[in-house]
Amino acid sequence: MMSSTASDSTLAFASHDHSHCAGDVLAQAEAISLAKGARLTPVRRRTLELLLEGHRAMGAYDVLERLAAEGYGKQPPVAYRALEFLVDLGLVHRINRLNAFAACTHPGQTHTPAFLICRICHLVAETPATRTRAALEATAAESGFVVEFASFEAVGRCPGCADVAEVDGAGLGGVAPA
Amino acid sequence: MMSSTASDSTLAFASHDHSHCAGDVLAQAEAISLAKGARLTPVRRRTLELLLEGHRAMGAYDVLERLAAEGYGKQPPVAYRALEFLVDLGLVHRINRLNAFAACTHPGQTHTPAFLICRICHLVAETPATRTRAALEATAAESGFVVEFASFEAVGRCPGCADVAEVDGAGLGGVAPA
DNA sequence: TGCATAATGTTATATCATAACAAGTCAAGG
DNA sequence: CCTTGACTTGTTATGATATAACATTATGCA
Repeated sequence: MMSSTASDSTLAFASHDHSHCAGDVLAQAEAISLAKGARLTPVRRRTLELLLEGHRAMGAYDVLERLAAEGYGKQPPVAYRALEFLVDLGLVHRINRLNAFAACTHPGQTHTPAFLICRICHLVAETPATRTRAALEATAAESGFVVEFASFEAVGRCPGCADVAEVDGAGLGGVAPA
Repeated sequence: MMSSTASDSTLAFASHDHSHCAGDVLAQAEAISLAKGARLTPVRRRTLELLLEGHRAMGAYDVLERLAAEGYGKQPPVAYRALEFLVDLGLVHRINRLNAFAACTHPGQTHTPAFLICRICHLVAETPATRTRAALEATAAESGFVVEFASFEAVGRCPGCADVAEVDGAGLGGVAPA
């Protein structure tokens, strides 16, 4: 193989051996499911695979469409349930800003992720937000607030799209046009 | 008057002279609108007032219901348009996690806000996230990502609900029961 | 085998959001 | 004064996202 991952922090943007990347996660997913006594059934596994395909966030209905085309159920709960299962196991994250879901790129590790969403190419990278969370907790503590869950979502330009200078900025609400 | 604001950071949780707090913001809203050549019309102003009522996030349809009861239009665009106007002017923030909106508690100041959402009483406080954003930008920069917009949303317990120990945790998806 | 649990699939409906158009308001210039 | 153009408000209709409730099938274990 060649380049595996850019660094152990953020990887989605750098060119990398994606089959390896996805394979790793799937193997870990199996292990995590087993450990928690949960079953990574075909729909669930396939849903995770779909999300791993391109480091992009997918809406539940996009996932559903793919699943339906492959012979699984055709109704929303099919997708929502598989996604909920994966989110509960920490294998998938929900990106509120996009009403969409993205596969966790380093499951198992206890982490507080931040999401970097490229508004040009719609790639979504997950990066550790340990310091970010610490900063937020410190600020929150000043007013006596105890943080139990935090979400960090940034929209901007990824390395590959950095020079694209001024593109509309529309489509921010969307998920993935191509 | 007596206690105005707890500190200039996070205030919503501390008991404070709310009429003063809301009045201040409304006055600033007028000024900001004027400065930008925008018109703070009755619906828009009323929408802002509604959001200022209780340091809580309101869904668009909650706002709509109130507006409709007061003689304004009864259809969704009425609320969504007023909210969009206020968001564009920086007078209101959208809380993605809740699909809801909250009045900005310190408009005019250039700020990167973080939202502290109490899962018990549903109070929402806005606090400066300068350090949090700096931390996120630093992490993002490591992978060459340029942050253009960032959102920080934390769910947890506010000072008043800190001891409520273990309450369901459900209702996180909801907005404001009372 | 038979039972209990969990997973899958369905129908129906709730919730959140916007497109497209019609009618009213308002200020600036003729 | 009164026209005109931009803006605001209101409507109808529809799109997009998400879940409740229930029937059926699969799975694992006594």
